[in-house]
Amino acid sequence: MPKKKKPVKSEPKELPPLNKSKNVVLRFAPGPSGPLHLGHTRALALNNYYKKRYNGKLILRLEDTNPNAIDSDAYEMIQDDLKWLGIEADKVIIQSERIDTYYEDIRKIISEGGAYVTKSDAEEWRVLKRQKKAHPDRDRNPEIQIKEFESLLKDENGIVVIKTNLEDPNPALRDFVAFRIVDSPHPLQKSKYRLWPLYNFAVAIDDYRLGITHVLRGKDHLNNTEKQKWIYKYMGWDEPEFIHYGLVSIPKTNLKTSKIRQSISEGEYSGWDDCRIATIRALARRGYSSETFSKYWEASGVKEVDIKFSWQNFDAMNKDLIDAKSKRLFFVSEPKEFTFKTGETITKEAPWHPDNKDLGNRVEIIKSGSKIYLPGADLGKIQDYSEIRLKNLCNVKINGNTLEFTDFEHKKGIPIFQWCSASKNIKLYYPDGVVNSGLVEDNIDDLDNTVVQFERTGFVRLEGDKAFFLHR
RNA sequence: GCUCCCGUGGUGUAGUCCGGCCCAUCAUCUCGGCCUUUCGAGCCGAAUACCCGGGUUCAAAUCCCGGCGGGAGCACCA
Repeated sequence: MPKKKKPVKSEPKELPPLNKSKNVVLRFAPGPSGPLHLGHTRALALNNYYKKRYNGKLILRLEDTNPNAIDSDAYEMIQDDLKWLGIEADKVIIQSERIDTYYEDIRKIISEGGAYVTKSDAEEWRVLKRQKKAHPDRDRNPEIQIKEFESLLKDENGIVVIKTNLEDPNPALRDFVAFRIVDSPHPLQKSKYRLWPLYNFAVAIDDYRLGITHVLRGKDHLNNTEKQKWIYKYMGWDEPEFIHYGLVSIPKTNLKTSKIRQSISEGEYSGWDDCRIATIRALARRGYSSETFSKYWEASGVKEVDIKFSWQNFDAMNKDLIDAKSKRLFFVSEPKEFTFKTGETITKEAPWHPDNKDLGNRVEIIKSGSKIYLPGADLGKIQDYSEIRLKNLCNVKINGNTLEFTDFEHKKGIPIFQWCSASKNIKLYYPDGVVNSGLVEDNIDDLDNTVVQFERTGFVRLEGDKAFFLHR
C-alpha cells in the first residue's frame, strides 16, 4: 500500500474528509425546548463546515415529538439563532408534521415482525428486558400486533417496541420503545395525535427519508446509533455514514434550558439574552463575533476524545477577529470630579485605534473651567501637587479639586490617566453578575450596538446606557 | 453491575489508520525582555506533554498485551 504523504506544514489544517459517493446532506436536529446555546454550536459548526466544504445541504430538523417539552417560541428562536450564526438551513423540517409518515413506517415494521405492542406495566417490561427475557406480548403474530397498534391510535394505552437482540450484552441496546401515548395537547398539532414517536424511531425514519448522507453528532449518541440501525435493517435501507465526536464539558456555564427558564420566570435573569448565560443570543449581546464559533469548533476537530471547552481560547480567537476594528474609549470608574484650569482652550485628539489609523481620531475641546473626571482607584496612589498626564491631552498638576495645566511635553515616568469631561454615565455588566458603573467619553452615540474597547478594562458591547463586558 | 468510547504540555490541537522525515506541530495561557501616551496589540525569548508497565522491532506517540484513569449509555427525554 502506498504511503500517505505527510501534510505540508504551511497548508491550513483541514478536518478529515468525509466518505462520499453522492451529494452530501447533513442535518442539525435540536428539540425546540428553548433557544440555542453554546453547547449546540459544535454540532452546528461542524455540520455547516462540511456542508460548505462539499457544497452540500444542511437540514434543520426540529424534533418536537414530546408535547410536554416544547417551548412554542423556540421554533422561531432557533431559526433566529441560526441566522445570527450565519448558517443557512436549506430546508426546515418539523417532526410533528410528519407523524403520519411515522405511522406508516411502523405499520410496515410491525407487520413484518420487527416490532410489537404491549399494554403492560412499564416496570414489568423493563425488568424482563434487564433479564434478557421476552415479554409475552413480544411474540404474538403481526396481525394481532397491528390490531393492537390501531387501538393505541384510538383510545387504548400502551407502547410500540422495536425488537432488537434481547441477548445483547449491552443492556442499553435491548428492545427499545418507538411510540408512546401522550395526552397533553401539542403546541402545533393540538390534540390531533395521541400516539407520539420517540427520538430513536423518528430520527431513523427522517434521516433516511430526508436523504441524510452523514450523521455527525456527539459521542453520547453512540448507543442511539446502534438502535437506529435496527430500523434501517427492518426497512431494508442503506445506512448513512455515522460520525461521532467527543463530548464537550463547558466549565462554569449554565446551559440547562429548564433551569434558565425557571430563573427567567423567577425574575433572576432578565431573559434568554441575559449576559450571565451562554445562549447564543446572550453571547451575541455581549458582542461575540459569530465567526468565532465556527473557527473554534473547526479547530477542535471531530475526534472521539472528550474535550473541555476553554473560554480563554475562545475569547482569544474572538479578540483576534475584533481587535483591529474595535474603537477605543476611555472609561472612568469611581469618577472623581475636578475643575480644569488653563490659559487657553486645548483640544484632545486621540486615535480611535492605536494601530488602525484608518479609524481616525476622536476630538474634544477642553476649556478652562471644564469638569474633568478621573478614576478614583488610580488616584489613591497620587499625592496632591503631583504632576500627571491626561492621556492624549496634556500634563496637569493636581491641586485639591483642580487640575492645573502645565505643558504638553511627553515626560517619562509620570503617571498617565484616562479621563472624561462628560458625565455620560454607563453601567457595565459582567457575565459573573458584577455590575460596575462609571463614566465614558461623550461621543458614543454613533457607537451604540457596537463593540468597543474600554481601554484597560476590556472589550464591551454598548447598548444605550449599558455596556456588556465581552472579554479582556 | 453491564456495555461502549477515549487517554499527546494548564487548555485545545497536529502526528496514530500505514512505525523512521518526531530529542513531537500550531494556538492559547504563564513568565521574562524590547517597544508603546497607562492596557491591549506587536517583536524576541523561556517553561511545560506522548497515562503506566511489559512485548514486537535496527527503530514505537504510532503495532500487540495487561493495568490505571476519564467520559457516556442502560428513559414510555431529545
